[in-house]
Amino acid sequence: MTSNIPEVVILRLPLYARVLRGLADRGEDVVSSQRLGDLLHSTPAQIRKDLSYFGRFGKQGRGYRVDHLLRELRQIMGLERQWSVILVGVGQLGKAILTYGGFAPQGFHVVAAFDSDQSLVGTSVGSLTVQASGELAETVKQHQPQLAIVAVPGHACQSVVDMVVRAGIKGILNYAPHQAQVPEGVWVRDIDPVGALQSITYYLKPNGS
Amino acid sequence: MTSNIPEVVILRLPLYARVLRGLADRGEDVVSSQRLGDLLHSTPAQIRKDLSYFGRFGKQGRGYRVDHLLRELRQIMGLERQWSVILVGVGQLGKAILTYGGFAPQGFHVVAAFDSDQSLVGTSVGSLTVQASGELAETVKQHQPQLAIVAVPGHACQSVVDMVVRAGIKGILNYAPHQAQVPEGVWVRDIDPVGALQSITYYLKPNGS
DNA sequence: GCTTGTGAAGACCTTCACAGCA
DNA sequence: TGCTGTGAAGGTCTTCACAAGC
Repeated sequence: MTSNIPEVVILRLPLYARVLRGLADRGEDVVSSQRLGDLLHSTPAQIRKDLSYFGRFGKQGRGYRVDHLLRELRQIMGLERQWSVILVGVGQLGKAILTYGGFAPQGFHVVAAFDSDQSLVGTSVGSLTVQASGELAETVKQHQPQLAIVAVPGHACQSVVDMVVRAGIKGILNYAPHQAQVPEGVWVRDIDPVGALQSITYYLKPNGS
Repeated sequence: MTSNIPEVVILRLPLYARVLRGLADRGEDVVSSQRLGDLLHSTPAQIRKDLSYFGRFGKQGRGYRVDHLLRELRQIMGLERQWSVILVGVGQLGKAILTYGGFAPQGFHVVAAFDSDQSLVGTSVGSLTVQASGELAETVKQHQPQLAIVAVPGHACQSVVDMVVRAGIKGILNYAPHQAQVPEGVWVRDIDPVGALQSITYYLKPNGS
C-alpha cells in the first residue's frame, strides 16, 4: 500500500520540527497554528491540514503543546534514533561535509568515507580513514548504514549511486550535479546550490517577475 | 504584472540546461522531448509544456536543436552574463563555499566576504579578505552585487538577511537553518541538507512508504 | 471566545490526446 | 511517419469555512 500523504507535506515536517525546537528552547509551552504559520511563513490552515495527516495533536481553544508535538513529529520522521551514514567522494566538497558539524547533533553519524582516488585512500579526514570504493559493499554489510551522502563529480554520480544502491542503501543525499536514476523504494534528495542560484536569476532579470 | 509561469517550472529550468549542456558536450545536435524526459526522469509532455511557456523552440517531426535550446534557456534564466555575489558568514561552512570551485564556472563570482567575528576580519580566504559586517552596505553600494550567500548560524540568519535586503540585494542563497522573512520582490532559496536527510528517514522507518 | 480538525471548493500543476507541421 | 505545441481533462495540493470542543 503506497501511502497517500503528499510528499510536500513530508518535506515540510523538518521545518515544523525545527521551529518547534526553537519554541521549546525559549520555554514556550503552547503554540497555535496561527503562530506556527507566522513563524514558518505558511498559513494556519496548511499547518492544521498537514498535521491532521498524522493524528490529532491539538486542543480546540488552546493550540498545540510544543514539547508534545515536537516529540510526535520526531517520532513520525524517525528521528528518535541514530542514523548511520556513509560518504562517497572525499574531494574538497566531501571533506567539507565530513568536517561540517551540523549532521551529528541531529543524529546523523558518518561512519565511513570512500573515494576512488588511490592517493586519498588511507588518509585521515576528521576521525575517519578514507577507504577505497571497492570496499564499500563489504563495509556496508558490516556497519549496516542506512544512508549515503554522494559528493562526487557529476559524471561519476550515476555509477556511485548504483553501487550504493546495490549495497542495500535506501536513502541518498546527492551533492553531485546530476539527477540519478534509482529503483523504486530508494529515496534521493538533491543539493544543488548552483541550480538554486540559476533559478533566482530568472527573477532578477529586468522583467523577471 | 505578476508572471503566471509556475515557479516549479522555473525550478526545473536549471536541470534542463544542465542536461542540454551534457548533450552538447557529447556532440548531439538534436533531442526529442522523449529523450529529454528519459534523461531527466520526467515526461515528454511535461517538458514540452514547460518549454511552451517561453516560446516554440522545437520542430515537429525532428525535436529540439540542442545548442539552440540551451542558448535560449540560458537567456531566459539570465545566465548569459556574469553575476556578482557576496558571502556573509565566513565560518567553516562559509570557507568551504569560498573555496568551492562550482560557482565561478557558471558565472557566479564571489566578490566580497563578511563576518561579524572581529578575529576573522582582515584574514584571507581564497583570494578575498574578510570584511566587517558593518562595511556591507558601503561595499554593496560600490560593487553592486546582485546576489548574497548567507552562511551564518540560524539565530543570526534573519538579521543578516534584513541587512542584505536593506543594502538592495534581491536574491539570496540561504545555508542557515532558518526560514528568513523577506519583502515582496526578494527571492530566497534554502539549502538544507539536514532537513533533506530528515525527510528521507520518514520513508525508511518500517511502514515508511 | 478561541482554536482545532476536516469535508468541500478552489487553485494549481500534470497528463492526455490530437491537430498541425516537418 | 514522427514529433511538437496546446487546449482540455484529470489529479493533487491548498484554502475556505464551519461544526465541534475546550
